[in-house]
Amino acid sequence: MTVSKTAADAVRSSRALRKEPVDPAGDDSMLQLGELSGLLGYSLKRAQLRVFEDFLRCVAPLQLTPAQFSVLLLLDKNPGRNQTEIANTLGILRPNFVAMLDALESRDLCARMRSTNDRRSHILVLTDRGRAVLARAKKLVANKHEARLIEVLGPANHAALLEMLAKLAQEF
Amino acid sequence: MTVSKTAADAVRSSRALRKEPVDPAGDDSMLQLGELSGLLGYSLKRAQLRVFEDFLRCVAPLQLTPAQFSVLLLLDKNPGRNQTEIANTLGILRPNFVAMLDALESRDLCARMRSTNDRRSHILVLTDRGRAVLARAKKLVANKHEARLIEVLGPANHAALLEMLAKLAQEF
DNA sequence: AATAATTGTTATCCGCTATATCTAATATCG
DNA sequence: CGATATTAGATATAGCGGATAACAATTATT
Repeated sequence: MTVSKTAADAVRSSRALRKEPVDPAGDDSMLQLGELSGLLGYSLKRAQLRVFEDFLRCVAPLQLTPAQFSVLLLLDKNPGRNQTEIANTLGILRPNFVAMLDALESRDLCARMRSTNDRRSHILVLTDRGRAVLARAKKLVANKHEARLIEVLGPANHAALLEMLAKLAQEF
Repeated sequence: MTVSKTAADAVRSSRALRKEPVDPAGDDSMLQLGELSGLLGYSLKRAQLRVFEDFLRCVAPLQLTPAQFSVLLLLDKNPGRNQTEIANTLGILRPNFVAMLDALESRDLCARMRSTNDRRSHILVLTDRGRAVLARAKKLVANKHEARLIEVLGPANHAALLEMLAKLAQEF
């Protein structure tokens, strides 16, 4: 159950899906997607898989998944919070957040500290190593991952895309 | 292992995630997302979950998941294809496509027919019932699901979003 | 003080994804 | 032609993410 296996496999396994247009002069010509190409959900999922794939590649040296990166980011911006609060804002269910934290804590990226006010809850803190990894991850994400997205889409489109997705994630 | 359970559960379970902004005057105010809101992959995944959720709701009367709908669509637009071809263009691995087809076939929505040319492969065909369900599904998707998306985003934005997502799914 | 609610946790289940392997059937090639 | 390789579908299996129920410890409510 090495931590590295998780992120590394995610990079590797995603390759299987990438040959989807499949048919590099293979079978009998490309199939008709039909109204599938007009289905927003379909393109949304396809794009999301690609983007996550690229994220994993870009941040592979640090062995961080998108979910782990988001946790570190949130811990940094919101010190003094407990597991329930962090998990909730990320849309992670508390039971599933336990193993995630175990993995991060076992790598000495964050730590649980029993709260003095409420001895039920764990205050989550980034370790020094966690802060260092986060800083490196931020640079990789910005300079490799997000930069590539901006390059492909164009800066204006990239911004517009972000805005629309945020609207969908909220007002939908 | 009723088929209905699958799609019905998908609708129900998605509700758990929807209370993510969580904190309707609950704990201690909203947490800071920080650069998370600028991460395209993050918004992409969040939006995708919401859109799939809405898809499931809109098409719930027909008990079709997005993946099942995409299969029916593809079978309709590409008659005479076998399992490998359909699965490949949808990014589904052949082993995993078997159970999917079993479910659709058990509901009499499609059928496998041994090919006469190549007796290894199964030609996939929509049944009459499959065509009828697909027709109803298309209407629900267009008039309820996609219509709501267009309403929220605006027609021009919706089109631009589709275009950008398609570009990401291809050229990325 | 008794009861209810909350936090973290464990166990468990389901669905999607991935790999290896098997068989039947076909293709390739000496 | 016959031996070998390849392909299509299927099975088994493993892993991860997501979901629910239940429990102990603690805190809140009444």
